[in-house]
Amino acid sequence: MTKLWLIYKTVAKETDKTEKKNNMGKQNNNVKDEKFDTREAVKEIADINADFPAWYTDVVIKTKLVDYGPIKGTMVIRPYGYAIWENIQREMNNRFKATGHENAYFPLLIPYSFFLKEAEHVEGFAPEVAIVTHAGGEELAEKLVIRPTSETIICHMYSKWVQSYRDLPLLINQWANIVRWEKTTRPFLRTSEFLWQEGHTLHANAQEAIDETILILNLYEEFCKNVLAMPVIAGKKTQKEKFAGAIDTYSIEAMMQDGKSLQSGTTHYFGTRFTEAFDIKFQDVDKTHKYAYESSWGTSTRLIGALIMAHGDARGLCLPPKVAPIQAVIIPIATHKPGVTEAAASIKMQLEKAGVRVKLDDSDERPGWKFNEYELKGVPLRIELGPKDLENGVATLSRRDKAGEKFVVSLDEMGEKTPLLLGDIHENMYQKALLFMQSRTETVYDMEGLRAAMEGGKFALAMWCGEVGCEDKVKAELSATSRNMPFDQTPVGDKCVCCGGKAKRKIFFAKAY
RNA sequence: CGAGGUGUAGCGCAGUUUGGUAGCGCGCUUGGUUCGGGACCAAGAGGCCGCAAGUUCAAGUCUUGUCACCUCGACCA
Repeated sequence: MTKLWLIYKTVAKETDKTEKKNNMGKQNNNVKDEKFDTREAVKEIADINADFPAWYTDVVIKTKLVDYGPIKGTMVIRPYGYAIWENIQREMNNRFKATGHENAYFPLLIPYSFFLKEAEHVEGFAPEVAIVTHAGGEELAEKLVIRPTSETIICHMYSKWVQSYRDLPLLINQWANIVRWEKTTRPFLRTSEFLWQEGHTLHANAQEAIDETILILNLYEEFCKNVLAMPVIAGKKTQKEKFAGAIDTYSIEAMMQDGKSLQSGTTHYFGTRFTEAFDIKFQDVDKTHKYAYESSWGTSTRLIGALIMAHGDARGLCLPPKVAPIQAVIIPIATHKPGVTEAAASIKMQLEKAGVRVKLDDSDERPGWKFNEYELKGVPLRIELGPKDLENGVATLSRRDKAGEKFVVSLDEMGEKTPLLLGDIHENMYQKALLFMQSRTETVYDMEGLRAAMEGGKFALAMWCGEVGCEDKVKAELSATSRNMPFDQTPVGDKCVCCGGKAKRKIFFAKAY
């Protein structure tokens, strides 16, 4: 049996001691958690409308992150949560394949020497890589990095695969797990291990690679809108915020209900930085050898976190129908009365025929308990069926996105109406989220305006001079960061929001997860 | 890594000040009555009180050490 020892390398950070002293008195506001009751927690969280709802653990993970010290904040996803991920995978794969991409798989362990080849990349990831030093009972001659991302190992393989311009473009995606030894973790948003997809493509020239970067960014944006019912802001990252090793990084940013921004997907243009480091050359039509141009892009299980925080409410999860593991749940009432069980089974068959993911819950629990249970789980549509309904030839329905409202649909129309309802629920959820984001986005012109926006939990659209010093200042004073620069660069002013100097770019600032 | 906090039943916690039979709520099991918004009655099961050493007639409680977790910073998809 192979034994692995993970060595956690930290980069010592110099700390300003006077600052520490100043902070010492400020820690008294830690209020101890009261008794944990799901209902209470949900209510409380809805009231303060801040931060990550507590019920996500109950519904999606059910346990805390693994309760074992040496592995920091890794994830356990229960079947219900994983089913959401599978739906995300399916929808995303459809889109990748429609745009000519293929799936492949590369190794988990990366030789340390590969990892060292691109300087900026190493510098960016060194603090958070886990390294295998022993295997097979012996110390390894060369250490192995557990992938924090796969650029290096994939480029190593690509260098063997690419010889001619006819081999390009090379459009490959990988579904995999990743380890990044984060200092602070948070379920789904930042875990030391997470699942993701990473696409790595090679192109014959810069423009094609840049086009790919933008193509996928647009794909992500469309995916968030049409699958997750979540509006996002797409744009280019500043040099300060870009990916380690990239020339340009783009992101989609989603607004959570506390007004914080969540980077939900990124795409990168690398130029020839990695292809030069890994010697990926091809012979072009003009007979000369050239380095290929590269892009990479990824989204992760963070998307599940985004869903939870963008759509959740006081009753719990609220899942968009496209990714909901159960799209409709049938709850029979008074099953001992004649006809109820049969009618429920018949509706189930109708819905399955119509392509709806449906569950019939005929367990012993009381109806009231089930109502709450499936609302907590975010099931978009609930179908109640009891003796009173049967008398009238209808079922009583309740939409998760308009919880509380009930309406009836005649039994023989269930098959055709349910898919329409699910579509409408998606649309309503998207509009709600869009309105929320628009209402919490503000254009600001100076630091005071920016400060007010940040303190009010808003996105701030501003002009910026392009200097990293101003980004640093905003971060230091307001603990907010630049999110991205939208493609629509129509100016909203001519002065930098921070220094008042000549503005060059339009940019979003927000507090971020 | 800096500051603060917490480890007691599956989950959430009380008990520690002042040492003296291991408790509560939820959940779980069995039986019954219920069933249109988280039911009720009755009976039950479940504990190396994080770990180790020490003080004591006696330690969940005091002392020392140790392991781990949480929150907030700094860092990051």
